[in-house]
Amino acid sequence: MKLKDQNTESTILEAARFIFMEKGLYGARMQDIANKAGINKALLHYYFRNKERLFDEVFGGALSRYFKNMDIISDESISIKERILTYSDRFIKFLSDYPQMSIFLIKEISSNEELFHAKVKGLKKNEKQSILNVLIEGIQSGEIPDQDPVIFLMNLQSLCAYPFVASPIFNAICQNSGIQWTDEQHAKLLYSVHEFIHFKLSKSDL
Amino acid sequence: MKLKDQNTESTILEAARFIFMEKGLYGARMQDIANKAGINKALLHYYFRNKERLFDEVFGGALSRYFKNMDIISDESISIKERILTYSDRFIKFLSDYPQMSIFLIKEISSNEELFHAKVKGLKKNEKQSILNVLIEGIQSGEIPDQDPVIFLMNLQSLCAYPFVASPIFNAICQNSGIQWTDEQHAKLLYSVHEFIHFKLSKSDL
DNA sequence: GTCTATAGCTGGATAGAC
DNA sequence: GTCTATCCAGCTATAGAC
Repeated sequence: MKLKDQNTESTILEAARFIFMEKGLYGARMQDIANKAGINKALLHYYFRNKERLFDEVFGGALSRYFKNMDIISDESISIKERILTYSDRFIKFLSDYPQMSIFLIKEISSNEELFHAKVKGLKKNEKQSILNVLIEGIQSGEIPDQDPVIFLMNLQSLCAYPFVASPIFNAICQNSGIQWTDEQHAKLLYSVHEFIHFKLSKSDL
Repeated sequence: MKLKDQNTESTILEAARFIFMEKGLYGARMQDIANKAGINKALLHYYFRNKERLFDEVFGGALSRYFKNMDIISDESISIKERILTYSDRFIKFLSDYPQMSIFLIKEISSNEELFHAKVKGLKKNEKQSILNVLIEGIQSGEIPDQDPVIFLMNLQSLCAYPFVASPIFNAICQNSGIQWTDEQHAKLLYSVHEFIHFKLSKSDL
């Protein structure tokens, strides 16, 4: 069986990723994707039978990138606090590379929860990859202070992801107050997340 | 000039709010809204010339509710820390009443930034209503500790809003780990936000 | 593999009866 | 004010030439 042209296929995928990220499944037009890829609509259907399948490729790719960031969590040779610090770095790095990813995932997850659950099941290698389980163990063993692990995880992900999700809002706020959003601010965001982790995970308050 | 039937109009608006919140401007179908309202499509066009106008009514209403929460910020008889605490309470209360609002606003803002800027300009009464300006003044006067006000505001809004925005993700996480999301958890979220405010706005660390 | 042309459907909008 | 019927644009998807 002859392989389909790898280059056209990946060009389409890249274009689709761009358009789907921007407009979501329903907002995106096959014509937009074809234009972006520099081909015609018919070819899209040749490579990916229909819009939904093309979307699934993009969505699956996004999810698997998302979960690759969690590897560090299961590395038991490192302290839990260090693992969480590294995770937050990677998470923010990931989001600054793909700033639309978070909002894209949320949009699509909420419009099709079953699909999401199925995909996640397939991508997670084991229970060790769950931050929540690591936190629970850490609290039980006394490595980190006693607290509600769900709330901590929620707070942590909020601090990392929301600035990207809500960037239009923050841009508006900054603009309104004549403040520029720079790379320096970005570094400060990272710093504030670390500060929070130290605040919540250190045994002796500093 | 005879008034249009108030009841049908508000029924439509309520249905439209529900559907638009769930699916956004492009995802929503006029047929869905008509069904939800228990009338037919033609009536939608009778009351609100077209889809865009109907959407604008809903969107404007959402924004004005959002900004009503900010009144407290300009009340100079209360300490800044108290104002921020109250603001976060109201913000979370607002979001638990309208859990879709935040994601709805973000979606629509990012798909039409100009419209958003125009609307905000109209709703904000004065510069005093800007949290950012209050923070800046507080830092200058020494009432709150020296820090980057934009980062603080971003952190604060992240902690409050992201749990609602990303509720599908958190539901999935909890489900995966066999944890139930209850009202008790909800109260804990509020507590963790207060803890953060105390951590960042108290002069003497406690 | 890639293209043009077009079939077929969906959904917003309108005409016109009541 | 409210309805049914219908028009028409825009979009996905496919047929078929090259």
